[in-house]
Amino acid sequence: MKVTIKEIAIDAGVSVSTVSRVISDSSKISESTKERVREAIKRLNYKPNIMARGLVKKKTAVLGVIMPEEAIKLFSSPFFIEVMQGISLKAKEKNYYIMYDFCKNEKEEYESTKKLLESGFVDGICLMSTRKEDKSIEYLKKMEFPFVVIGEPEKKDSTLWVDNNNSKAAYEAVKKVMSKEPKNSKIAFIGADEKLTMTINRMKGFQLSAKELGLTSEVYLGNEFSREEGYRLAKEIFKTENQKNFIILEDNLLKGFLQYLEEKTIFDVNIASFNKTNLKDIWREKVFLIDIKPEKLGDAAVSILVDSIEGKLETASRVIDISM
Amino acid sequence: MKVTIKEIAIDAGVSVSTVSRVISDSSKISESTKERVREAIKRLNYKPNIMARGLVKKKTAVLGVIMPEEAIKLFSSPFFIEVMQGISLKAKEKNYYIMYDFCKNEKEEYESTKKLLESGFVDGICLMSTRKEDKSIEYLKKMEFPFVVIGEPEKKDSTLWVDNNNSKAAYEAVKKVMSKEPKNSKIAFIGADEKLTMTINRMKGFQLSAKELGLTSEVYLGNEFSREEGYRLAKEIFKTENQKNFIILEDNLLKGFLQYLEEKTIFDVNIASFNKTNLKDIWREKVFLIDIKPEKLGDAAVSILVDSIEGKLETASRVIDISM
DNA sequence: ATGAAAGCGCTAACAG
DNA sequence: CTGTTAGCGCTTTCAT
Repeated sequence: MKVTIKEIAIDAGVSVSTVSRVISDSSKISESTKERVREAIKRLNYKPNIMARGLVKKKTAVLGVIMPEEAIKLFSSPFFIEVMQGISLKAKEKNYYIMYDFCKNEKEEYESTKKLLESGFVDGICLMSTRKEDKSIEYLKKMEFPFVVIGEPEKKDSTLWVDNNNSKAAYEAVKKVMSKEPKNSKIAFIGADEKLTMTINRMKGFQLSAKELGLTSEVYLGNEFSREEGYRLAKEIFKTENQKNFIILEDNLLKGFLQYLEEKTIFDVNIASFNKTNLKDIWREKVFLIDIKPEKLGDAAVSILVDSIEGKLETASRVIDISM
Repeated sequence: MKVTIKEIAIDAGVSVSTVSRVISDSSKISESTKERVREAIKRLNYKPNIMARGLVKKKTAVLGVIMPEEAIKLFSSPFFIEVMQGISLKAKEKNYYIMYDFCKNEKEEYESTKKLLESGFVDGICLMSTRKEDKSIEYLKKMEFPFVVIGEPEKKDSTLWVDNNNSKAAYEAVKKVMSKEPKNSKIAFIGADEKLTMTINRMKGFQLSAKELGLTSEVYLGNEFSREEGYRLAKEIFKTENQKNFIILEDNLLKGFLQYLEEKTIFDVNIASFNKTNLKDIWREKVFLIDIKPEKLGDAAVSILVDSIEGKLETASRVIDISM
């Protein structure tokens, strides 16, 4: 049988309320009894029962994480694993537990969110992605339940969110690419999914920067973030154009793109691409990789969420600077 | 304020215990009152408080999952995401919640396991990987706490585990490779990390099969599961040998291996490789991919664990058949 | 500075 | 079939 607060009380010769106070390190307990109680706790290896505590405090120290399967397909899964690592690590630091739930579609997401909230199991919820007219967000708002979303949401009013500063990163990526012996004054943006906020924001930064530098810019958008699309786009571009400078939105596109270049032995290019990934030696010099630091997103999300739960929210939503 | 069982009782004009019985669908409640109570539950949108229930039943309907960071690096992360999806899905089906915890090293794993168990938060624990002299396993055994481990453990006594039938899969992979117009009677195994049970088992199956077919077999083991090692091994092999038939342990090794072959335009090979991955068109014919179905591992792990928790364990440990 | 007692929301005997 | 009662293990007034 597990040891309870009562047994600690008996062992230390005090009341249960005293033990409880020692646990929360109340200032109105003498050091001597604190000492005694702590010793008993240690010796008997007492761990408070979280369920019991949760019941009375109406706090569980648990965060719920909603994972949309589609998003996992869309982004690369290393991205999500790293976000999750960030979440897990920060939660541990803040003494919170994490519950997660994979959802197959928007409906399931909404239901999981509701269920998690209504069961009283979690103190706050983190949505791993956001969509247009997100029902889960609307629900959480309506219930005034603490939540945070990863990725810039459609409506930003009273919604906590974290994201990379995609626009700035793309802006600087252009400068970076053009700073190293520019081959010519043309630059192209290789991406996919123009509905995605990430795509839109990176495109914005790209265009602004290109304009400032007086470059001729072009945008090529594929249908999805896949190697195949990267390959196809490269093929399309090099059929007619003579591009040299590229911003590539994501690593799958990049890989397909490079594959084409290799096959055609086109090495006279400058590329900046998002997400860290393994490059062959021949590309190390030509491709500048921008690490978007997924684990920082997870870290920041938990920070904000916990602050929100504990009512000490000076932090507004946070934009993670992608350092170069 | 959240609606409680008491309010349902009042609304339906019955006692709280009756409501409780209706919730658990007790056979000793008349259909008429069941009807009435269910109506009230629905109308007032009542959801049982899991904490309260957990406190009295000493069951939480929560499973803990320990994720070792090292393992994530070792295996490819899509593997883990898919295992997690399998876990999540099955847990949902069985009405369990999932808590997870990333651990940086063995010590942290052990501590997380202990903490999870002692806090009374979880009914069972799933270890996402196993090591030699695993302290967490020893602890869980000692505490007689329900747990399951993914991957074949060192000591199998009284330990529930799930794994692929790696040996059989490799056995059949060899037959498969040699069945399609074998180029010659030599076959090589490309792997890494001979300490890993997975490597050992696949190697066993490989060698048995090669022996049965009277093939000359060779084993090449790299230092890690990386593209670079795959490339290096290919280089090493084709410097001196004239191999045609290969079993490759994992997709990173495969990718590096193929890259070398492409560069040297060596296409006269037959390969079977583990894990599904995207292949270029040129390889579709030559490389046979064996899907190890990670989500099935997660699924089976939860099934076994829940059975074990609920005392209805006819299931022993389970080996997932890798279909070809 | 400490203890007694009430109660969080629920389930499970025990009674009838 | 249904109600009454006694906790589960903890925190938190309210006394002292």
